Amino acid sequence: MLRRDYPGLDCSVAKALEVIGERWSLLIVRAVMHGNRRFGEMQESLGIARNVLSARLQRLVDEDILERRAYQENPPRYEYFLTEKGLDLWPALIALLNWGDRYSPDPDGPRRLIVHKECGGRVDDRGICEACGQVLHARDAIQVPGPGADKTAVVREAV
Amino acid sequence: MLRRDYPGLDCSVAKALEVIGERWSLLIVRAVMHGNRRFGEMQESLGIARNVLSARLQRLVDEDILERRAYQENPPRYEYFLTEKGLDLWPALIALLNWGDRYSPDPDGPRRLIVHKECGGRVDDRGICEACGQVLHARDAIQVPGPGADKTAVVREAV
DNA sequence: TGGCTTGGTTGCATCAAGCAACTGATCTAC
DNA sequence: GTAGATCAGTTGCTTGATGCAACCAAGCCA
Repeated sequence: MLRRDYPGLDCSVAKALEVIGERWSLLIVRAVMHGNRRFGEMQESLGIARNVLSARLQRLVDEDILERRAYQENPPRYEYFLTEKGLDLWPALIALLNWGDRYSPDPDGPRRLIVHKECGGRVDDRGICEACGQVLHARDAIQVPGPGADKTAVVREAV
Repeated sequence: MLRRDYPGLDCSVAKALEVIGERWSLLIVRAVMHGNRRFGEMQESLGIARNVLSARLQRLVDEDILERRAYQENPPRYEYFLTEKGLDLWPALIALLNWGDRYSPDPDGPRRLIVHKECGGRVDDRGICEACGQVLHARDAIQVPGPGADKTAVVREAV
């Protein structure tokens, strides 16, 4: 992305995209939701260039979407956590995830399913549990291996 | 964006972003939902470079998100319409729009509101009508001027 | 005849992304 | 105690997508 802003557009979608519309940004948020909190974990799981990951993390912290916490000193090492603002991106991620699943399906079915933590029901594109009808939030859902998963799949937080 | 794909990521969010994650793509979808169907309308309303708009429109047509229909011959002139696949991006756009509104609010309140066409209730970040509770789709909602609107605002389709 | 409208395409300059190598600190193995 | 590994970046270089402006083509308008 040459510029990250959309000058002259007084539109809330454009405002959102100025913050999380850059290449990799939303995937980093998803990776953190998924439990990847450290630089190396994210770099490996995403295959992103290290300088770009560094720049994106800084920006996401500046925008109060991620929070950086030291887990050791000497040498200083940090983990990244989602703020409330970051967690509130969950509906958008779920909508995109379901859209991707619907229109670019895996041959054997989805590799991962997002399910309601309490009742195990599948989560639809609105973040609503198809079993119990509850409107869910980021912390109400987990990711489990789907029909198309390989054996290495592991149960994780949602998204 | 240097490359538009995310090689090695078997993730539905990444698959979605490979299609609509490029700069401008989602804003073009929004512009078409908004009623901007012609090249010039989109170019002016978005302020996007013409070559980039041309490339994005072609890609969105190739991906079956937009459909190009001739509205005259000699010289051939086209309008762009959303397919079902394109309309199904509405929940993602609504989620982003509400997130943008919540965390980068306009000083006088939102300039535009998305409301349920039938009952006039506001649409929340899940695309659910706050008044009647109905789960809405793209064609169930319209956009109306909000408290922060200037006088030139016009009632349009949603998003 | 010349200008206007519409929907692009082409050429060029700039800046972001990808890659690989390097840094700097600490921990571990031998 | 020296070499190597780990972790979290930073730096330098190359490539290529983006923004901008100019141009093109075909009809219409007066």
